[in-house]
Amino acid sequence: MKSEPDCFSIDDLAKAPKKTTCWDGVRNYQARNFMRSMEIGDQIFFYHSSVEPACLVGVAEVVKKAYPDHTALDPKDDHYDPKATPANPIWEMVDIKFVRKFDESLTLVDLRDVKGLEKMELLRRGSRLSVQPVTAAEWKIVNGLAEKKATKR
DNA sequence: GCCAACGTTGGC
DNA sequence: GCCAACGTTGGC
Repeated sequence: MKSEPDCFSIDDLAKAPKKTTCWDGVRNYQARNFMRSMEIGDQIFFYHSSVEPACLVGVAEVVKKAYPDHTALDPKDDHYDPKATPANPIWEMVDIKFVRKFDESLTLVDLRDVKGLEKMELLRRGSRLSVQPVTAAEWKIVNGLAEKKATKR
């Protein structure tokens, strides 16, 4: 899951009440559908976008399954969608909880050219999805890299 | 700040 | 239902 750290960083998540937040504001159907498919206990990588360097910074987990995103119904909210109604909220969100922060963030450069990550959505040219799938194999490789980079420091 | 790559919108 | 125009994302 991507977030601009200026807006909401992994440190914000770690400091949040119960280290938990609702992932509101997603206004892309594909991203929403991925959230709908999430189960409690599913782990996610937390990604900082639009910063130099863009990087994976840690891990969180799903603590609440997809439910309506109320910010879509609020005309005063930045993410207001006039098409959303209480009967058909259209947009949904999940709650995620902080699990850990990597000792060393993994930049896109770190991940590029790693064997087994060739098809990772995050590394795809023009990848803009804010919620995107990670395969079990990719998950394992990335976690391994995070440990390796931390010990190498 | 540039610009490629998207998703969305709306005229037809 | 096509597709051009437009707005946005996000790496660089």
